[in-house]
Amino acid sequence: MGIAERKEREKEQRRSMIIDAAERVIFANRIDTSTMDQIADEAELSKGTLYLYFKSKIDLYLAIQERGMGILSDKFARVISENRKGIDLLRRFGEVYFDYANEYPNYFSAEMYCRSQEFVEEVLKSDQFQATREKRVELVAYLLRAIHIGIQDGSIRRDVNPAALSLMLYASINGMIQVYQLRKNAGKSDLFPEVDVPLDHVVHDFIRILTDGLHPEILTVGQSVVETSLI
Amino acid sequence: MGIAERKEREKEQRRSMIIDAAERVIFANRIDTSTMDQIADEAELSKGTLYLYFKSKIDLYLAIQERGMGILSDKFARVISENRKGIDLLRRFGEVYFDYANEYPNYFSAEMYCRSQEFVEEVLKSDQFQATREKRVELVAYLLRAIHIGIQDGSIRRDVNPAALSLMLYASINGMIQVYQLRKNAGKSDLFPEVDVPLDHVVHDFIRILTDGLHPEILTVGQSVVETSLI
Amino acid sequence: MGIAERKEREKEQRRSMIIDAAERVIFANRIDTSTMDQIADEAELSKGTLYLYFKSKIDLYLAIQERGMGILSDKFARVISENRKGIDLLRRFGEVYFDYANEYPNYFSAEMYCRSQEFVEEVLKSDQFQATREKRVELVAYLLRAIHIGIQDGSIRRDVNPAALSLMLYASINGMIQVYQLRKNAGKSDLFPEVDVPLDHVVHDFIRILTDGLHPEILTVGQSVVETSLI
Amino acid sequence: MGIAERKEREKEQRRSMIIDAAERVIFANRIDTSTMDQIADEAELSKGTLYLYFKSKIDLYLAIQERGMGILSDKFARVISENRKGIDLLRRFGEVYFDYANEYPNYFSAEMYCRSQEFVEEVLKSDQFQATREKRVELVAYLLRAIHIGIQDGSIRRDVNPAALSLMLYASINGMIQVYQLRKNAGKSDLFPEVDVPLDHVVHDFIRILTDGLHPEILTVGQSVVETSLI
DNA sequence: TATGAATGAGCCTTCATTCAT
DNA sequence: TATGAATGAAGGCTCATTCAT
Repeated sequence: MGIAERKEREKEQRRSMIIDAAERVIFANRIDTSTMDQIADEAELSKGTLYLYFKSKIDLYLAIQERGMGILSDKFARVISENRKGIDLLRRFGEVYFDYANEYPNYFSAEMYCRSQEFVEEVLKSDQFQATREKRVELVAYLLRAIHIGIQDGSIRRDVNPAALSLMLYASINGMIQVYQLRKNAGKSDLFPEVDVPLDHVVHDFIRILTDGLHPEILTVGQSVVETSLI
Repeated sequence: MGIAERKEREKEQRRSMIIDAAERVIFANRIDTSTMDQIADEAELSKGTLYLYFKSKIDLYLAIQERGMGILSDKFARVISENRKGIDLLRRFGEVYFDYANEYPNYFSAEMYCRSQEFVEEVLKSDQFQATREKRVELVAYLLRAIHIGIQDGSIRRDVNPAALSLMLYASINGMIQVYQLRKNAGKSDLFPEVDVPLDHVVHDFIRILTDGLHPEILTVGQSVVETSLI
Repeated sequence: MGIAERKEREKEQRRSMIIDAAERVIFANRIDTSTMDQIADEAELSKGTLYLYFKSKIDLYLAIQERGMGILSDKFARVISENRKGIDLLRRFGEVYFDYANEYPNYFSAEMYCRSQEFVEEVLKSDQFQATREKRVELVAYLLRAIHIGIQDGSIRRDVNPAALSLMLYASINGMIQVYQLRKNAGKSDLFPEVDVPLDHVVHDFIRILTDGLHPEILTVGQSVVETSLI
Repeated sequence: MGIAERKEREKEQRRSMIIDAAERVIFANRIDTSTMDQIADEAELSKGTLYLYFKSKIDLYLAIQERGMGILSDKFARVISENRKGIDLLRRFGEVYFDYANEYPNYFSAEMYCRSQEFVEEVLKSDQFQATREKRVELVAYLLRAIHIGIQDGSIRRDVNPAALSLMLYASINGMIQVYQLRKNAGKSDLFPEVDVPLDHVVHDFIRILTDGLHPEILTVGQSVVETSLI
């Protein structure tokens, strides 16, 4: 049994080394132009061996993405332990997510890449993807926890559906980051060429405004708020 | 002279027919799996002819995307003429954008596709893209106009940078729509499996919350708002 | 008839303009990458019109080549009138040919291009090529004349076949020029990297050595010459 | 260890088989009309496999050309061992080169093809080309050796730059062979229709005359030789 | 477990030439 | 005479995946 364990451990190490190599390749180039050949070279393994550890290229990419999620998860864990008001936790999550995308743009890109039309179907079928369900749930759980805290401490409107709200935060900031990265890579020649404010300020302000919209008092202040359909 | 005009018209029609064919192919399959061969077949033209009207595949895709932008632009034009408060105009823009993505998911996808890492570089160099700059500016102009109206009629905080705000609206709703479409195509098996509320409600609520955050009174109500760095 | 003449003249002019345009295109780029589209654009004519004046692309190229031959022919005419010994005339022809290739590398290239395996078959069938037979004969005639002069004035061995000798001169110097141009374009990284002498010196020396070999006295000087099989 | 060697050997064999197939295709048709598809078919391999052994079409062609150079090199080696005077060695090299072009016209054509404007740039960048640098140097070395021998044994003028002379021999005979092959393929309809002497005689005579021009005594015999600028 | 040779379907683009108007 | 839209065949190259060893 000691042998089996050692083998298992070794296998895990080898797997990890492959992911290391894949990251080096992908981060040095671009995810969509990286090939299994390059990765095999970098890992100093044969291409066939890669397929012993990963069923497909997308599986390998998902493993990379998983690492990213792990990093993000750690950051979130630190936030939740900060003992703040719910609304402030949410803000922190937003900012931390943005920081993460800044610090590890390649992990973020990998995430987006796996979610593109081209791959999403295959991704959903992938074992690797199913295996990380737990990690994804964990990330959302942090958000949900903050929302519940906020509702209880009175810093967040009571009329929001927590699950829906967590999705909003994630999806909208995701959208912001995408534009942010597009800009960083492609210059401001794209949309909104008039925006001269540094984009990171804009992202922070966005988070601010969005969370401002979650203020409980807002209900009585703005008339237009009344129709809110959140359940 | 009549001849030149007729020729011009015919050329435009042929161009349009090619885009029609391309749309049929792309919308029936998926944009990333469609080939110039398929489009040529569908258009009942030779592949060479396609290149007579479009310099490259990406140029043809951009022409499709341009159509989408035209549709969206018309929708925006109708909104701006609705004579409402600025904040309500913004809401309407958000909702109309979402409706558009719902009604024409393929146009929305085309937009996203052209903006993916894979193509963005080529896109930016494309003549076709440069030619639509005006249309893109026009779309943003609608948003800016609404924001200015809102600032003047007191329905929107004075401390926002209009350009930055227009970007926020666009980018964040874009993010929402992406998740929305991902869900629609791929089931809820992805992120946020706990969200049971229909996603279109969530999008509407998101727009509501975000615009709530733009309320002028929010400044005096929520203490946490004070630090806002918007200029 | 005046009308017919004018028309004929105009047609010739238009033809000439097309060749002008083709030269501008070819000389600005490279002959093998130039297209009929580019030439039509440059000529401000439609592609179809090009085919009214030239049966094929290769015909157009042959017309360019013909111009080159005309220039060379003029240079040769000037040489033959110089009233020198036959051997010196031959030297001059060699040098003048080299000068020509230097002054008009593009004409030289056009000549080589038309003679490449790819086109030679088509070229031989071409009317245009047949039409220039006279010009080619004329060029050779200059060489032949110089050889005859040389044989008569005693500056050239009697045992040479004049036609064969003219071919030798042409072909061998051609070979020299090709290497010369290859070097000029591609650097000395190719063959003979050790040759540090400027290549134009080498060409001149080659001409010198070759013509030295035509000296009549050589027969008596070098024993090894005896076996010469020239008739 | 034995395994690695066997693998290596097998790989080399497979590579060789591909070159064989490429030769069959190219020699049966024409180098410029042959395609990778045809070669793959002939080799009974997939096109992808071809690219496993050759990075590009031009690389494959260069491998063919290398074979030709190998054959020529062997011929040259035999010549240099013949123990003759330097001048006679040079003659033999010229004749042997011509024989080679006659025996293996396709190798000669391949050489010319790779040196055409179209490809020369790509060729120079090619690894395959760099790899054969040694072989090319070797060929030239034979010529240089003969020249040095000739200078020492007094059969060749002392005033020649050996490197320059080797280039002359190569380039000029090359030019002769080109015309020779053009004639053989395309009939005498081209240049010099008056030359009735068999062209192979002409080539031999050319070699004779050229080498006669290298005779040491020529300096004192012909006055016109004095100005020679060879260093 | 590890190899790496082989696959093969796929894809965009070019361009000389034709022909109806 | 002039146009220019349409053709269509051709061609080099990529790369994730498989499988015999």
